[in-house]
Order: sequence, then structure tokens, then C-alpha cells
Amino acid sequence: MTSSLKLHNTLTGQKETFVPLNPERITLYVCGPTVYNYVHIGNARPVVAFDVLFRLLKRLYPEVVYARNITDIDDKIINTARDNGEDIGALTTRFAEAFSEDMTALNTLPPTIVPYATDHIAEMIGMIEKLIEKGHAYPSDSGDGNVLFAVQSMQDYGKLSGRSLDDMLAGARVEVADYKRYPGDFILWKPSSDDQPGWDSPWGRGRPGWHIECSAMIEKHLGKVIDIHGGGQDLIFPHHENEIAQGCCAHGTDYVRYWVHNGYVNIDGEKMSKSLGNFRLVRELLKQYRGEVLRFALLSAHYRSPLNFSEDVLNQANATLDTLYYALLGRGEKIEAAADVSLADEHPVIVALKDDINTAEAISAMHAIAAKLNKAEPADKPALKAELLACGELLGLLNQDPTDWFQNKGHNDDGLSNDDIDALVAERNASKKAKNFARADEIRDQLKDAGIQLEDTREGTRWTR
RNA sequence: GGCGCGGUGGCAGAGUGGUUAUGCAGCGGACUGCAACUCCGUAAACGCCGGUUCGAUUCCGACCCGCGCCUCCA
Repeated sequence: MTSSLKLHNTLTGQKETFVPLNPERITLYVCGPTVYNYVHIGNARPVVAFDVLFRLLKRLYPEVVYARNITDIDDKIINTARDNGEDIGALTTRFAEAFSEDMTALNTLPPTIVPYATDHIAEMIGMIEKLIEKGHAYPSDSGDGNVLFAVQSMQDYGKLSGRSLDDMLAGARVEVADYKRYPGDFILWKPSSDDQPGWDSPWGRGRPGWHIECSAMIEKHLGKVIDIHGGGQDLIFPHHENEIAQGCCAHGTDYVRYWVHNGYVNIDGEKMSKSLGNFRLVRELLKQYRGEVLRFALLSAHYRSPLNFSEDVLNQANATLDTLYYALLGRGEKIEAAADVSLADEHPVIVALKDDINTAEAISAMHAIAAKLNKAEPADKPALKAELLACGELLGLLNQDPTDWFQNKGHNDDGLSNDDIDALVAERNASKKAKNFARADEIRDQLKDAGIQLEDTREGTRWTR
């Protein structure tokens, strides 16, 4: 009997055994970006975390359909385009591409489906009509073109975020507006002025509210009820709460079986956010650190814990990856990874990941394999190397050639080409042979000052940058 | 005000009612012309106060501190 996948479900606050609706076809949806600027490392956390879940699910089940949307209609987009004097379509295309590039640099697999909100306006309108029909939504009484969801029409509204309507109003931060019958009601459709993008609808020319696109795209691509819906904790309320309201009330069914939310990336103990301005763009970080370093840093803590982001964390991630890549590189001998090695169902790394995606535990297990690999007899190395690589594959790590890892750290600020270095290394070896250790050490120090380390192995000298 | 989360060794970060997390950094040793890598060994922690228990970092309660959501936000 193999252990089963367990996931923390925000709906119950418990770690639960994952029981799919249909074990032949797993459905996963993760909220993607609203494309009006570059994403920061906090935005990248769910993408990387759920990429690991996607990889794990693919290992455990025959088919996994993973959808991650692009929200390309939103007031922030409209405002940014106006400020830039840029066409909205050009803006959203530009940042959707940038997002895709950044996430590729973090070695995330492309989702099965990347639906765009503006390709699903008809589905959204259809869903809103259904909600009105069933008495869960209404066009505003003033006839101004707004359509609202009536939260009081839903028995257990607030169950995901664990709050009652009374609690929410007590916060006194809900927007009271005269087009709402109840202050907690939220917008499904809003009118557009002539200079704003809009689509014809039964309620006049307008555009969708924030939450409806996810519900409509989930129904179209994954079904009325899906297995797993992921996202950052800050989406629990109102976004996911409202998605539940829309999905459950429109379909008269459940909406999502397992809600999975990742914790924040913090800076100096505070949440990284666009509004606080304390964010670090993935794009900027990639100039200084390789994508794998960023990915490793994001995976070094459990996905639900806060992750304090700092230079220190990134440097440690880099050093730790060095250790793992050294094991793959070997002590100068060539190690060919054995072919056709697959991890046992109860392999420590798989067991760790099945326990609510415990990546820290999985990485620890990888270190154990690396240590074994370092110590192993030559005959045992190919299998261990293959095992370590297979573990890395599950986590989306260690997919580079070890020599490249050490020689191409991405920042060649030493001004030396690989050929220059090879020439100096050759000169040093000649000096060593002539017992001219002073000159040999001089060369090594010179290279060291340039950030290049030398290692003398039985198979010759190798260098790392 | 309502609801919720967390405080682990220098740093990062898992986990557990009683025996090592793990990694980075440190220290000692082996290897090396000297290094680096690797190996062997080593030190160091569970916010504070009570309670339950033979025994608590792990369970319960209070307290202190930090953070988050209730508004756009991954």
C-alpha cells in the first residue's frame, strides 16, 4: 500500500488526503497574473510551488490538466495603458510574454492550457445571465449598467475565508455604493465609457468584474467542479470567496474540492507587495542570479510558510546548489547517469512531496543521495547520479550540465573568456610540473581575484566561476 | 474591532511526546606542493510563564512579540 498525496485545504484548515474526482483526469487551476507590469518574486512563488505540484501529480496520475489564466482586462491595465499612451492589446501582449519568459527562466513547465480572459467574454456573460436567472445576481436598480452578485442569496457565503457577512461589514471597509442593494455585493459586470474597452452585453456595453473570468474559464476548460485550485493567500478573500459564490450558485454544485494557498514572500518581515513598493522584480533578479537559484530559494521553505527574501537567502541557495552540482560533477571522473532509472513510489523525495508538497524535506533527502554519490564506489555512481537527477526533475532542479553550472554563472564581470582561463590553467600546470609553485600560486590567486576557483583533480585541473 | 498565522542553533529551514533534521557558515582532522573539492569528526536551538506527563521544543492555558486578511494584491 503506497502512501497517498496529502494537501492542506483552506476550506477545512486541515491537511487532507487528496481524493480526485476522477483519478484518470486531474484538474488543476492556478490564478495567473494580471498583465500590466513585470512580476515580482512574490508573484513567482505560487507559479513555482504549483509547478512542483503539477510535476508530482503527473507522476502520480495518468492525466493532469493544468490551467493558468492570463487576465488581460482590468482597470489597472486600462489605467496603465492610458498612462503609457500605449494600446491596451500591445501592453497586455508585452507583459504576458514577459511573464512567460520570466517563468521559463525559473524552469516552470508550461501549463496545459493558458486561457485569456478576453477570449471568454461570451462565457462570462452566459454565466452572469444564469446567475441572474437563479436569483443570485441583479442589474443595478439605477440601470447604470452594473450587474452585481447578491451575497445574501448564498447560504454559506464566506466559508473559505471563515467570516460571516456581519464580520465583514464590521470592518467598515466594504465599499458602500448606491448601485448595490447590499454593501457586500460584488461586481460581475460594469459599464464602460466610450474611451474604455467594452463588449456588448444584455446590460449595455461594458466589461467583466474581477472574479468572473476565473469561474467562466474553469467551467469551460476544466469543468463545473475541479480538483485543485491554487493561488496566493491574499486571493482567499475576496477573489476566491467570490469565485466560489459564482461557481456554486451558477452550477448548483461544488466548485473546487481542494483549495491550496501559498504563503507570502516577505522583505524584512513584511509582505512583498506592489502597493508597499518593497518588491523585487524577477526580471531584475535574473540579471544577478540564475533562475535556478531563485527557484531553489523559493522551494527551500514550505510553500505555506512565509519566506523571508534577502541577498543572504539567494547566496545560500547558490552555495547549496553548488554542493549538489559538485556531487553530479564528481571528483574529476566522468559519471554517466544510468538510463531508465525511475524513482520508487515510496522514494523519500516522493514521500516528502506527497506530504503537502514538503519541498524542504525533499531537498534534505536529495542531500542524502548526494552524500552517498560522493562516497560511492565507481560502479555504484551511475545509478545514484540518475537517482539524484530524477529527484531534481520532480522539483525542477539540477537540469543543467554540471560543468556549465560552474563555468557559466551568468555574470562574466571578470573580463576573462573561457579560452583565457584555459590558457592560464595550462600555464599553471606547466609551472607546477616545473615545481615553480610561486608562479602556479600567482596564477591561482589571479584567477581567484577574478572570481574563478581552481581544483586539481586526478583527471586534470578544472575551474569554476 | 472581527478572523487567522507564526516565534527552532550565526543564517536559512523541516520535524517530533523520550535517540542526528538538512543545508550554508564555523571549528578540528584526513587528502593536497599549498589550496579547492570530498571524506571523517565537532559544537550550537526549539519566545516567556504555568499545567498535563515518568518525560515536552512537540499537547493544554495565559502572556509577550511579529505578521497577515477584512481594500487592489501571488
